Amino acid sequence: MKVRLGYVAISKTILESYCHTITYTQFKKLSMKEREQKWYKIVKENLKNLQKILKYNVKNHIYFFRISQTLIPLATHPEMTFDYIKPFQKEWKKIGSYIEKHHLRVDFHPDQFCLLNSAKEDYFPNTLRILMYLKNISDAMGIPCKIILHIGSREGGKEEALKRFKKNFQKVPFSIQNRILLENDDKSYTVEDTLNLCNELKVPMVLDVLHHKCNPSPKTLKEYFPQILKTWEREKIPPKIHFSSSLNQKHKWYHSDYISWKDFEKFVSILEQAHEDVDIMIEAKAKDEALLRLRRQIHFYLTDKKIHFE
DNA sequence: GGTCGTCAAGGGGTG
DNA sequence: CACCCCTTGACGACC
Repeated sequence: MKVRLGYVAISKTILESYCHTITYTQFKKLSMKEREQKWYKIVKENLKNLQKILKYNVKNHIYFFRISQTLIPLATHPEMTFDYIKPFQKEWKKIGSYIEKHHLRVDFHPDQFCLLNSAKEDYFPNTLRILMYLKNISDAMGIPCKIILHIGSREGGKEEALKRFKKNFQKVPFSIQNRILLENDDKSYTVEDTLNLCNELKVPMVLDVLHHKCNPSPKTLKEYFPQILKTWEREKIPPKIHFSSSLNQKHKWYHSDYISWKDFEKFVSILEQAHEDVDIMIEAKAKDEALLRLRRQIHFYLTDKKIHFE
């Protein structure tokens, strides 16, 4: 059994800053000519940085990565008219073929505004716009990237909110539906809630280990784990897990800079139940540095090598 | 060169 | 209903 480790959005080692961006308020202050110049410059820069990061990842044997949603600034703003695909066709293709050549797994995890079950009915088009954006850039790269979502709101009670989710999920085009993965969250929907919905909708479930700790289910993780893996049986890619450590007792849900070895060691005993490969996304503020440190600890402490970590 | 308020958007909790 | 917090990092205005 093989486990690939991945990280989120930015390499701290090779880049100082995150995806460059601009807010709509600032954008609007510019003349048409300036808007175009500024926006194109940012997009070019971000795409160049993405290529840099992917290269760095391959060099360091990291084959799993989450692309930041802010890769293309303002792409999902309703007033935005600039085309983010055609003028950058060459870059998209280049990135896509690099991902393919090195068998990288990349995915997306949009922020809280990508919400399928809002009680505000007119909010749905906004969510759809975000999903379309992610699909468009996946298509431009030629890579079937998955999109990780939370179930979302529980306004009107969980039962009502789940109904809204199912109703709106059916309204999402099939070409996007089949990219969606659902993750348990730290406040509302537990592992059990998410697992039930995933089984009903035949959607693979992403287990977030820290969220389960903050927002526990009636049974233990060990008991749910085989069922979670089972939601992936129709997929060609390995199940995905999110792993992080809490900053402190008071802010349990808040990510710390690095992964606590104790936390990870505990999870390895659960992981050993799996008979198939698994990909684990390390969510830590120190990003790739946290991944590399964890990997060193794995090689140092885990001597019986039942699992091959990459 | 450093600091601090701002950012398109929703949800949830409080009083 | 009003208000604040959640959480994120970059940007830009200001000193």
